[in-house]
Amino acid sequence: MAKVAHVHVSTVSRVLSGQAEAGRITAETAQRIEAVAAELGYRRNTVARALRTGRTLVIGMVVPDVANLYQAGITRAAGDVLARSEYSLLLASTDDDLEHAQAQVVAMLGSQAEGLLYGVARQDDAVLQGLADGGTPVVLFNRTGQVPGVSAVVPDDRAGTRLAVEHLLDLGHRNIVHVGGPEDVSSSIHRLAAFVEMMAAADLHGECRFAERHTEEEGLRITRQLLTESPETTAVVAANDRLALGAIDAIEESGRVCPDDVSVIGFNDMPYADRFTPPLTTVRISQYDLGFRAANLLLKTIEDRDRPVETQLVPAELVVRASTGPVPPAFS
Amino acid sequence: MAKVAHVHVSTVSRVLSGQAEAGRITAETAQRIEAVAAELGYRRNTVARALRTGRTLVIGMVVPDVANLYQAGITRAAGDVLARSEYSLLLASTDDDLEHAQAQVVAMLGSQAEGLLYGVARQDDAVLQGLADGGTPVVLFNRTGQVPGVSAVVPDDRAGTRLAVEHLLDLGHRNIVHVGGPEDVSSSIHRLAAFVEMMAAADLHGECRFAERHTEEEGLRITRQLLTESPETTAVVAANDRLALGAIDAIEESGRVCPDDVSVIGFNDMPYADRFTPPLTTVRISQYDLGFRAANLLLKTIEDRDRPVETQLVPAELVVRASTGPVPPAFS
DNA sequence: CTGTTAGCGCATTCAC
DNA sequence: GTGAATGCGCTAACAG
Repeated sequence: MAKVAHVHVSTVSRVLSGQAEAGRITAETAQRIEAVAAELGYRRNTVARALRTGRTLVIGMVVPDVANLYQAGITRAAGDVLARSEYSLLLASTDDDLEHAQAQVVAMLGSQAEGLLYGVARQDDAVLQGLADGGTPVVLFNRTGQVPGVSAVVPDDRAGTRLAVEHLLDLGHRNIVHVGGPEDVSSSIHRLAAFVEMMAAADLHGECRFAERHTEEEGLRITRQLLTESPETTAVVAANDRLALGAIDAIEESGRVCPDDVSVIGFNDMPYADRFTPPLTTVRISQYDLGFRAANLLLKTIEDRDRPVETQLVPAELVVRASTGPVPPAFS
Repeated sequence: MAKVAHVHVSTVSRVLSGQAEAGRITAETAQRIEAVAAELGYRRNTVARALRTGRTLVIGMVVPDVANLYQAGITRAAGDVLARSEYSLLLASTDDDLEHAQAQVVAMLGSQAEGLLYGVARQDDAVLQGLADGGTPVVLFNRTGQVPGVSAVVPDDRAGTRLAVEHLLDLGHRNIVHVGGPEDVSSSIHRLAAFVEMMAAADLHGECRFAERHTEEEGLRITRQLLTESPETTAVVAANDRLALGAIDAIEESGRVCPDDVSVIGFNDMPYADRFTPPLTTVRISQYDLGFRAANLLLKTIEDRDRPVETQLVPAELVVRASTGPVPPAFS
């Protein structure tokens, strides 16, 4: 490249990195270099540049499952933000498995990612702990960790759950059960706590059961049990939409009808929740907003390492559709 | 690192790259180095290594939209395959926009990605053409391009469409309309062609209309028009599930019922298609299979640059649910 | 068995 | 206004 244009590599470097003005390169020389570069399809080697400058312009993002609808929206938003700032997105799906997460994080750190978006935090997360000690800027999303010094962008789990329980209470329900998510995930914990508080405040006993994963299968399994053991249940507050979908399956399977016999409310408002049978009443969290904020917060943290740690809450909003209805007459 | 362990950097390099045996490093030395590395949390700098070896272990993947359900499954599969081979995934969402795609591809090439998974091919795709000329291994997925010399993994669009039309013919439908996708996307073209052929073979006139994007809104818009201009239509063959969903919306909006008045069949069998109202009859393409094959094919192409170009067809399968039914009596 | 040397492609400091 | 020299952290060829 440099030879073809009859200049030194450093001159090429100056022109191609936009320092033509500052470096006082002749307009003519600059033009020639750019012409040759275009002709040869020459592109600066990002790897070499990164080695030299110490900046890779790469952000790593760790998600439980890219194929998960709700998370895909977050990934999309983060990708948009990063692309606009010339960052590339190194994405890893861990299947919510600690070992995978560890391996992926190590790889990202080895790749000199400038920051990490970490969406698989557990309560006692060794990977996250190691990350926090390592000095690479990290922003958690969806779930917080127990680790101090790390910023996070998470749904307003408590407020959202309060909206859900209030809605059911207003509909006259008294036998309300919570189908919670994995017990070492912050969102499950907060949603559970808010549920328990709300029920206690209403002087009601709020039964709680826990799924090991956020899947329809788990929702089905748990609700099946629930319906057998506590048949007086008239409403289910699920920790997320997928669990809610499984709950609805169990209800129909038992010969009952949702919402006539049992109401179900989800959390997240995943895409197409309005098209399910029945359309799902749920607590809406803007995925785009969440991903957008997380990526922006990370970028700011990279720019200013001394930025104070913060936890942003993405607002929750009740979306009433058809999976919830008035308590059946027999129970009111 | 090297200093702490009192050895030369090259010795560290040998141990950490697993050449301890071949390089005849004393077990003792190797152990000490590994111990020190563990203690210091030392990790080899992938960037420097890539610069030296010319291998980045990075694969770029370009998708129209990560948040799209159907594609997310493909991304997931590809990610799994790559992770198993120690590759990292550089992901870019282009919103199916040529400029974005160009910018992202340039960035990936600059990052010395060893191969590209390209899922946004258009018929006359300048970006792809440039890519093919560039020497970086590329595998197209979902859509083929007009560019020779590039392998691809795509759905069996023709066979799938044939299954769809046959199904409607069997149900007695005669006034069948095709709601096609963008006209410069290979899958749209093949699905259209198969539709036209099947209808001609049945001695029927097959009307065709085209969406500019694969969205529910477009499906709605087009079907709305269709229902006004060709009210005798009793069945719609949509080029994908999202268009089908929009078609169903238009049908309901017009006061008609799907499938009683108008049947709708989609394509892809996107996640949750079985839970929509009504559950969607569609042509199933395994997303995981498609992503899996594409990633594996790329890996093989990277290993053997002279590998003959090939186009793999992922089989299509008819999934009958409740959005299709017998032709209404008035038309039979 | 391990140290020495060289160089990947770039950006930067200094020289002229 | 541009060239020359240096080094980012690593691996590979060679030396001993």
